[in-house]
Amino acid sequence: MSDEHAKEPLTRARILDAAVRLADESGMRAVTMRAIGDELDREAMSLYHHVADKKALIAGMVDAVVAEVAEAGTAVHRANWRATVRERCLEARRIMLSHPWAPSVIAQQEESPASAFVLYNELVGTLLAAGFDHALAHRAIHALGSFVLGFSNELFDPAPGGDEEPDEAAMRAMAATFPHLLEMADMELHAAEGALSMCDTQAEFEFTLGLVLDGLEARRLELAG
Amino acid sequence: MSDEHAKEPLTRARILDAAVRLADESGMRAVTMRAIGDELDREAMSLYHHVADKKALIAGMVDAVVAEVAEAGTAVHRANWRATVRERCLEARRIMLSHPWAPSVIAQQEESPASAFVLYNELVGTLLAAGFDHALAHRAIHALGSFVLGFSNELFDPAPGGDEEPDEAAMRAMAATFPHLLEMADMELHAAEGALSMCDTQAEFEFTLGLVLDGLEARRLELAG
DNA sequence: ATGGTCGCCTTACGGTGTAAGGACACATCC
DNA sequence: GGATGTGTCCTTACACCGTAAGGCGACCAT
Repeated sequence: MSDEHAKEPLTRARILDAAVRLADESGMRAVTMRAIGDELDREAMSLYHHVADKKALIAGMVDAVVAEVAEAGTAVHRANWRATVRERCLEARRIMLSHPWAPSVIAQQEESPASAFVLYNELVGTLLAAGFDHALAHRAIHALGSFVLGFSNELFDPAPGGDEEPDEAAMRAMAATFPHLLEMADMELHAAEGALSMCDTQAEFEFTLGLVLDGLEARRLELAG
Repeated sequence: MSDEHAKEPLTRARILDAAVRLADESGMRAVTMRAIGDELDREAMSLYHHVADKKALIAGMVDAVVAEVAEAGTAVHRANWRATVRERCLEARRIMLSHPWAPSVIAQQEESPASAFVLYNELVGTLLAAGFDHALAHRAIHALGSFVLGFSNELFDPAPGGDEEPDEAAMRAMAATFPHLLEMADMELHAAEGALSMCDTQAEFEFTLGLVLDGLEARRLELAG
């Protein structure tokens, strides 16, 4: 019995990993000290030797996700700044979607995660190399960052549950109160036969991304004169 | 003693109001059933007669904020769609800033708050009247919405605490690791004598807003041919 | 009077973060 | 060897959280 290989020792990294996995699978509500302990076959209190408290643990989870975004992009070098940045934003979004809990948790952080510096440093480098000046690069990362974060948070996705018999009466009431919205829903549903929902969010994301990139390119050209 | 005017009766509206005030003043962590009860001079359990549970309460808080945004804009009618929409976005941002807890809580909602329909219906109306088609209007509200929400969540605001002696050694290390970032910080700090911080977020917000509006205008003109 | 409904309260339970301190293995020095 | 840390993990305990279950008085209709 004493010979059974000793349990792998606890580590900050292993703890954060377990926490992220828990959050991915069961949502942030499932991320409790005791649950993480169970996951690693330890008691909850043992975690406190590697993590200051739950706030620090969550900050660590955030940093892990941002680091993922940063690392995923180190190899991306496209023909021009636009393609490079576009690729990195799409990558960032993919990662955010694989950690659905992340955007709202990131929004609650009061300090920038350290990995954000890595990420933004690279991004600014790309932009400067393409002829952006510092002010424009600064604005670009704000625009892109806020938008990548904001887009996971859709405020408007009617009936995300699915198509449960629209309920004729309620529908008519809605049509009276929100005529433009219903019109739009009609049009879009008709147009998008193949899409998953009226809001095919990936398409929406890429549209807005294009919007922002176009705008930045125009400002860059103004600089170039 | 029996004559003391009876306590004002509890109401869903009064409860939501107290909850929002608590969140504004002390953050979302302070919003507990018992704290809301105290605020209204009742016991925690009394709230459950007007609110299903805490999830519903939070949904109510979100709806209240979105309704605030919707109502704040009903009177806005500027010369053109661009000015109108711009005004409404700025208003929305002002309101988000006055409820700092809101964006991250909104991001956690799984159902659209009812007031979002009111808000978006109006917005779509404005856009359609200006010559947008339904598809473009749809994309516009996604772009604007996600961006207004995302922008309150800044991932990148170095040293939000303030200017505590940058610490020469740490600074030098940073400069080695994040050269572009430090360069940028230098430039921006120098340029922005009057601003509150390197990231004068209001300016950043308006810049990005302009970017998005420009992009939408260009697409609209393509439609008009 | 009687029974019902409404608004509020009391009590109680399981789950949460974490403070305080104990148990035990191992390294280091005498 | 023994003594003495030192670092890792566990036990116990507590205050606070959301909320299930049920009680109690005020009102209102019959």
